[in-house]
This record gives sequence, C-alpha cells and structure tokens, in this order.
Amino acid sequence: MSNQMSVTIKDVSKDANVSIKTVSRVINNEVNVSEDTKHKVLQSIAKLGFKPNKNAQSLRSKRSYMIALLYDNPNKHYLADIQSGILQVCKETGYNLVLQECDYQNKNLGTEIIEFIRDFQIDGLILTPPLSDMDDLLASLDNAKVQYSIIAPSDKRTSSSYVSSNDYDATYAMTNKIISKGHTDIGFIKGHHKHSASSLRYKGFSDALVEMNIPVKSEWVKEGDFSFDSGFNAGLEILESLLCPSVIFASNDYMAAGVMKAAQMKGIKIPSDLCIIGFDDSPIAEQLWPSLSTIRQPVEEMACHAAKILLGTVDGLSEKTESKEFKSELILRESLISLSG
Amino acid sequence: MSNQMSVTIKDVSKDANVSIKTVSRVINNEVNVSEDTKHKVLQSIAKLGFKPNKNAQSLRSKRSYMIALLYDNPNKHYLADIQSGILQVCKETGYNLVLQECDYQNKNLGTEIIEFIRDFQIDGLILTPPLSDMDDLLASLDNAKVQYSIIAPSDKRTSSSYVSSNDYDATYAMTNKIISKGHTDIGFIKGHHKHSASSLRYKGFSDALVEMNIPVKSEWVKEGDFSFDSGFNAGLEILESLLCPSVIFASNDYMAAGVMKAAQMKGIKIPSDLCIIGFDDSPIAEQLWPSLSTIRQPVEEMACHAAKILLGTVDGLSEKTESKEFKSELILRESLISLSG
DNA sequence: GCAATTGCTGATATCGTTGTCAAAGAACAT
DNA sequence: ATGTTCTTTGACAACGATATCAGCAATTGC
Repeated sequence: MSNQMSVTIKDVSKDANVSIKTVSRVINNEVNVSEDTKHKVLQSIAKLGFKPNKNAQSLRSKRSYMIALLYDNPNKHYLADIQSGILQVCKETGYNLVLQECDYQNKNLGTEIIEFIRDFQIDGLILTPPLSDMDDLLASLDNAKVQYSIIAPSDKRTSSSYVSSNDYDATYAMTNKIISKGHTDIGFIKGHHKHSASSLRYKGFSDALVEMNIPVKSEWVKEGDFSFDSGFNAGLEILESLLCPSVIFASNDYMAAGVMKAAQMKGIKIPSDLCIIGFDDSPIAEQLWPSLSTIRQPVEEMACHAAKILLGTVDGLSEKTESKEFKSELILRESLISLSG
Repeated sequence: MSNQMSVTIKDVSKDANVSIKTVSRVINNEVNVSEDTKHKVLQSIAKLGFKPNKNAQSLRSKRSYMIALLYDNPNKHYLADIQSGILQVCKETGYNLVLQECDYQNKNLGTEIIEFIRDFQIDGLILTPPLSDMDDLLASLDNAKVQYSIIAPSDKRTSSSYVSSNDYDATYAMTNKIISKGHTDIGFIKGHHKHSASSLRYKGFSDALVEMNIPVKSEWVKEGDFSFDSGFNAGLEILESLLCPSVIFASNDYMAAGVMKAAQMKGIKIPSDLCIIGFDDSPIAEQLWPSLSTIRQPVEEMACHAAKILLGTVDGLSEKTESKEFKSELILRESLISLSG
C-alpha cells in the first residue's frame, strides 16, 4: 500500500533523528557530513521511500531540473534520435526534457527563448541545426547568461560547449571513394543554405574533386533544402542535362531518395546507369532498392554527449564533460558501383 | 532591460493596492472578485509583466502543469506527429509536455508509471498504442486515480476519455476499392499482435472479402510487426508461393515498402504484376516509386484532441472536450491499378 | 594553555504561490 | 431594529525543500 501523503524531508529527519538540514545535506551530497549520520540518513530515506519534491527544490534553489531541446528541423528521424539520446542522460540524472519548436526565421526568436527560460526557469538548452548555426542567437543567449550546449558541424566553435560532426571530412572521404571507383562525372545537391553543414559538405566534395584535378561542373550542382521534393526536383534538372553524370551525391538521404525516384521515373537504371549517394544513414537508405550508400553520423550518441555537457555545467553534482567532435562512417551499399567501361 | 529579479505576486498586490490573495484570485479566475478590482489587478499584472512562478504554484496547489506522453512505438513519424499535436495544445494552455518511453513488456510498467507520476506530480497522461491497448495498465491507472486520455482504435472504450480511429472501416473500404478494380487474389500482412489496430485492420480486410464471396487464402496472409524488415520478409514469403496474389495489402506503409523492395529484388513489376497497399500515409508512401496507395489518419489532429480532452479534465480552467472518433481517408496513388486481363 | 581554525549540526527564515478562515459591508427577510 | 445570508476581501499559515548563520566540539598552531 502506498501512502496517500508522500514522505517529506521532515519525516526522514524524524526517523533518522537529525535536523532537516542534515537530510538536505545528504540529498545534495554536500561535504561536511560525517559518515555515520550520512549512513543513518540514507537508511531512513530508503526505508521510507523518500523522494525529494522537485517543485519545492526548484522553488527554493531557483533551479527547475528541466532542460529544453530547441529545434527547427523537419527531419523527424533526426529529431527522434536526438531526443532519445538526451532522454537517456535525463533519466540517469533525474532531469526532465521539455520540447520547444522554434522558427528560425522569427525575428524575436532570441527574446522569446529567453522569456521561455525565465517563465519555466529552464536550467539549460540544447540547440540543433539550424538554430545552432545562428551566431546572433547564440550571442543573445550568451548575453543573457543562459547555459546551453550545441550540436553542430565542426566550424562552429563560438560556444564553449559543443558537440560537432566532421561533415567536411566525411564528404571529402566519400568523394574520394567515388573517384576511386572510376567516376569523374559527379553531380552534387547541396542542402539548405541556412545550415552550416550544407556548405561544409559541399566544400568537402569540391575540394576532393579539385585535388584530383577533376573540374566541378556547375550544371551538375544544384541547391536543395534537405527535403525529398527538393532532391526530386534537383535530380530531374540534372538528369535533363545533355550530358548526365554517372554519380549524384546528395547532401542527405531524403534528397538522394528524391533523385532515385526521379531517375526511376525516367527509366534510368540504378546503379548501372547512375550511382546515388546520400548522407545521414536514415532508415530510408536501407529501405530503398537499390539500397543507398551514405554516411552515418552517430546522432543519438552526439545528443547524449550534448546533454552530458550541458548537465555538467548546469548541475554541480554531475561531472564536467568536454566538447567533442564525432567521426562519421562511410556506409557502402548497392547504389554505388565501379564505373563500367 | 529585464530585471534580474522577477516580479512576484507581492509586487503586483502592492501596485494594485490589494492583498496577495486577491491577486491570486484574479490569476486563477476565481469567482467573487468585483470587476473593478479584477481590472485593477490585471492592469498591474500587465504593467509589471508579472508571470506566476510555476514551481510555487505547483508546490502549493499540488499540480505540476505538466502532462506526459507515454509511448512504446518504433514509428518515428507517428510519434513526431503525435508530439506536435500535443505541443500545440500545451502551448496555448501553458502546460508542458514530458516524454516517457515505456516498454510494454515490462511487468512492473503500471507501478513504475504511477511512481513516475508521483515523483514529478504529473497532472495527466496521454497513452498511445500499444500502451493504450493494455487493459490491465489502464485498470491500474484508473485504480490509482490517474487522469489520462488514450489514442487508440475504435474498440477500446474502457476509458471515459479517448480519441479513436476507425481502422476497421478504413481497411474494409480500401479492400472494397481493391475488389472494385477487379482483383480477387489479395494477400495481407498483419501488424504487431499487441496492437489492437492489427486485428481490426485484418478484420476489416477479411470481412470485405467474405462479403464478396472471395475466400481468404491463408498462405497469402502473414504476420509482421509494423517494421520494414517484417514486411520485407513477409513479402518474400508470399511472393515465393506457387501462385502469387495480384495485390498485397500491408497493415502499414513501412511493411508495404518492405514488400515493394522484396518484389523489386525479384524482378516483379509494380503495379503491373503486383499492386501494393499500405496504411498510415507516412512520408515514405509518396517517396517510393511507384508511390503507395494508402490510408491516412489525421494523427496530429487526433493527438491535439487527446490533449484537449486531458486538459479539460485536469485543468479546471479549460473547457471540457468530448471523446471523438476520427475518420480515415483512402489515398489512391500509383501502386494500385485495375487488374488487366 | 589559549586562541584560532575546522568539522559537523540544527534553529529558523525563506522561496512564491494557494488554502483556510474570519471579518466587513451590503442585501434581504423577519 | 435585528438576524441571516451573500459577496468581497485580507491576514496568516502552509506546501517541502534550501540558505543563512550560529553553536558546539574536536583539532591545530604557537
């Protein structure tokens, strides 16, 4: 039978025959509590099944034990992975996650976020692209002394706390892999221009080409926005050129899937007539036929790390965690083959 | 410049020259406050930019202004839609959403959920399938007097608060549509057996066949678990039968996509050799080639409604919202054509 | 040996609300 | 005029934790 009334710090203090302050000290792992009393208190806590009341803690200590995830990203798989990474850490540390969808085009975004934090006394934020790419936003957060950690490609180092991915290196490596298979006619579909990942991925691609003395053909380079439709349209455009490339490298898997559909509709055989490469290793990459060669970033792990960083600075109890760059992995599947003839 | 210290009810009471209790009354829309004082207080609130402190409110009133979404569902698009529906309502009402991933096989699930609610003083729950299908879980929640609303197929009426979908009618209608195109050899892939939607969808299918005097061929009926892989495997099995059906109807789009890949790998042309039908209208349905005929449920709207129902019972301020059944819509795309010959 | 420091503990104020209860005045009934 | 009810209001306690500060004992320094 569970009691209607919940156990409070007062009950524990009575049971353990100490003051409530001492119980509080034990809960918060403060120094200067003798081993004896600590043990006594912990026993009473376990015996009574005491759990501190979050609201009372928050009210008094001005901390909410809540962190918020800010996002403006249509990719639901990406977001879901981010969420589960953060939730893992939250579960361990007793924090709670609040979701906040933002509009990156909103002029008052900074103000609204700071207001949101004040209203709910949010302890810290985790920002994902493209929000993590907005320097002015980060500046206002810094200015308001808001704690946050960001998940972003490797060129963003404005924040002291970040988790980054090596987008440049990844596309550079993949492009070399493509070239090593004998291809020289390679198209590219860029991502949304507001994401810093977009330019980094393109730069990795073009640098690799240039380094091998392969010219970048501008009619084979299109700009998408990471959506399936934009990939589909860009794919159609490229495939209507007089001369078609033998490979199209899209900046994410959804756009790559769009290219694949466009090619299939035009009767172009994949991979014999056209190879397609994506980025992200979304579930769809494996589900397409032929399956998509792509690049995997450990998104969930990155989110996990971002949460640890944030809680390390926000929560005195947790240990500090360092910023870190995560490495991507090339995933080679059916959609990329050696150039025949 | 925003003040470091935030404005409290005390500041408002001083400014409006009333007691703090009267301010509290105005905030909470209590009766028996004269129009004059109410107006005065509201003006002071606006002037000072006062926002009640959630933690203090929660501590005193024993309500957290947080609701939780419980789920155990691998379909990320579905979850994302559910989330955004709930978040819309939360934003309007000032509530907050907490995510809680559950394991439906966990023997102690009921106990753990009740503990979770007690710890965080969660005001109410929203349950999604398959959790919303677990009668024993719902019973323990009822028993613990936990407020919740459920999103589930139409046969679940244990809770007084539910949002339901007409899965039976939808597959029944789609099956008739298939038959009207001249098909009689129709395979079916069931969903995960723990979801009540699975049996309802199958029943809608088989009832429609039986009613038209078309026998259900058991070698063309397989059980999947809503995942792409399970659809792929079930598809392979069916397509290796001596006699292949001219249509395969899968209980969701991911399984349908699996079937499509299996067929394409075996060189079976879609839709001329085999038509494929899905369920859910996930984004992938439009992205496949040929695009998938499927059934759309207004998931986001349903979640929105579920949140309104919950807050109607939890929050005295919100108005009560009634339970409701939402209708599905048949989406006909390239993957279904009339039987030729 | 005495002062200064350190380690441990508890009494009490406090966070910002809502709940309880009583009081004052108006309205109405007798 | 008096009693009863209803409306409106405020003083003060309470929610369950942490913060402040003071006190006492044990240790250290000289």
